[in-house]
Amino acid sequence: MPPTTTRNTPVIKDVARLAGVSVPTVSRYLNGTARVSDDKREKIAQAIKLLGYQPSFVARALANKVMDSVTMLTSLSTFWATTQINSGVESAARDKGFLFGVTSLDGISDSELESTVGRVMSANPAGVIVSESDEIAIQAMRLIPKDVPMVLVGGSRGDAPYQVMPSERAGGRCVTEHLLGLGHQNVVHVHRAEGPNNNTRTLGWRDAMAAAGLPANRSYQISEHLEDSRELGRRLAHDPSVTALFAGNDETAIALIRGLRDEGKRVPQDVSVAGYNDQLFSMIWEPALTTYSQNFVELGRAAFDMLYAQIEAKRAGQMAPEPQCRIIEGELIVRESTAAPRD
Amino acid sequence: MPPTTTRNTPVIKDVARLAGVSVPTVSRYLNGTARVSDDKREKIAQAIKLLGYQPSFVARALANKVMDSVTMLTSLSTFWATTQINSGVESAARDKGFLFGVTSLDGISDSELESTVGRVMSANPAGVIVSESDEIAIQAMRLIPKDVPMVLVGGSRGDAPYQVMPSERAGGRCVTEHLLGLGHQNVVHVHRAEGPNNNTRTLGWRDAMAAAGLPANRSYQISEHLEDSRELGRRLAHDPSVTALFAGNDETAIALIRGLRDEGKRVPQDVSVAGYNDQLFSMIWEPALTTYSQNFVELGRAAFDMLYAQIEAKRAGQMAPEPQCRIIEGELIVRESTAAPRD
DNA sequence: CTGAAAGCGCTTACAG
DNA sequence: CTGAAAGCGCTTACAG
Repeated sequence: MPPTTTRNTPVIKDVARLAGVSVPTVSRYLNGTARVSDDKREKIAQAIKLLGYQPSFVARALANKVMDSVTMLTSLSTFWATTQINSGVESAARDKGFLFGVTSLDGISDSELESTVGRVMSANPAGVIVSESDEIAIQAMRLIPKDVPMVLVGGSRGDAPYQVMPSERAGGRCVTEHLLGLGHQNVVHVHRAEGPNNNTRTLGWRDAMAAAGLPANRSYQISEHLEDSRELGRRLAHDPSVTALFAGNDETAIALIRGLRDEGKRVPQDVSVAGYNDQLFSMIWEPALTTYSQNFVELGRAAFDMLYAQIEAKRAGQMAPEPQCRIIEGELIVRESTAAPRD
Repeated sequence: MPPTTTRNTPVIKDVARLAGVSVPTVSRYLNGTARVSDDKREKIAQAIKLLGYQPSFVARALANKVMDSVTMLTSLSTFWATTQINSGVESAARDKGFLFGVTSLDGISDSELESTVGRVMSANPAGVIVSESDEIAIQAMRLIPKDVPMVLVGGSRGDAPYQVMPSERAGGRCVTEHLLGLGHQNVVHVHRAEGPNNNTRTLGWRDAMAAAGLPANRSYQISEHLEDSRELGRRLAHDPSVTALFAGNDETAIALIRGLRDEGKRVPQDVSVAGYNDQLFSMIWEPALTTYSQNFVELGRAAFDMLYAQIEAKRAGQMAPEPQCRIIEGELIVRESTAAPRD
């Protein structure tokens, strides 16, 4: 007969034995699922401490059909905003004792999408947060069973019952109005691909132009390769009607500035350039970048909070919270890269 | 009697029934754990497809004592390098069908560390990758049971049996030697806090100085707040002996440049400044930044690969792979921010 | 090659 | 308030 091998990690049975109670009683103690007499509580508490017991996530997940975890479905996973959002979700999840997972949708083909989402779901996450940055995220969202708590980050208002959105459109409008308010007769917009939703920075630009009675007829979509933006900046430098540029993000903004300067233009004297995101380097750039600051970490935390409310309600057997769409406001940061037109 | 409620997600029993075989047979088919006759294979395959069956991660994890997942233990979770590494690990993990989790150590006190790591372990990850950027990561590593596959990213050579390291020290030396090779008599080093290891950029700077017979006596540690670096740049501007600066990262580099210029210095004519990391904006900065490029995404992938080898060996009941330390090389990118001194 | 049985570590009715 | 029993969805010896 094999010697009883020393089990390294204690399990619930060990604490039950040590405390002199049954396993279900320990479980009840742990989950507050029923009253446990004070003396047993005491013993159990001691046993747990003594053993350094921690309940198994996976055994719980199997019994409960749900794991104490959130998983983030995302694309554009190396982009700045994405990483900040993830970080916010992770820290909020950790605070609640939830595990945090992420599976990115980058480079996934349509045919792989279903099995990818299926795999995520087969780990029984208590909830999932999908971060919308392109069409595939929206498709992924549709594959999530209706009964699992979910919140959508981004998207169009109404794309999902629970949403937290950055104020992209309002922000885009705000930046554009700042430029217009400075006296510019037109604002050219340069942006990377945007999500398929009605809350984009680009739409905000259109809003502002429309409100000013101006045609929103000059926008350029560029790639994420900064050289492309720089090249575009060079071209725009030769168009005297271009006096104000609103770039969809700070990186694009600085590349445009560089291109403008390659051709002898000065910023902001000859042309004003505003960015978006307020990345770390933006305040250091020369000239310091006028931009729109979004706290994406906070946005991630808000998304988790909204998810957690659903999870709790579901566990308590209560009705799901009211559908809601929370907007996280950002703020315009006016620095040196924008100014009134010269003449 | 309750009507048989329609089960939404199929389980292995459903597959077995539909295929007309026993549950263990399906399991063997799935895991290749034993021969299964061709006709049954066929039937099982069909049943799986028909049902859209995916094995439960958690049930497997409970039975196997191990989940098909990796979790990343990290600090400085919003820093650029960290996010890139995570992204690399995630994509490699996904390719192998592994779930990816991250729990950050930011803001965790020493007393919370044990329970935090304990919680991670109680989800039975197949392996964990710890990314060393400060002392707490090293402590966390020590709390991981010896029998769970682990790889350390960073650290000193020898800190763990399995390591993948960026060539930080060699890189730091390389950058410094570039500056020295240009003819500078001294290279001042400015860096943020670095991990407690012998592979830092700062040590590389010392190496180069020593090799050149120069005292490595001018270095400054600054915070992550770029204003601090800018302020330092202003101060250094007034010291004529400062002709070359090696900043520990690109963000610090551009802030230093900004500060230098605030006081009328030109880069690189008056002082050369090199950075480290080759972030997106570095090639766009004016002057384009000389820097050292590390592919952190690739480094993350390499870390997962090394982990996966351990996991596979363990599952196959084989001996663990030889301890190893893989260095991921980076490369010096010479651009415009460095030049020969004027004298 | 293949089933019946037992077990992974929990939780939840079911009876006291 | 508290045990004994059954079950969550798998896997792994154990016998054929």
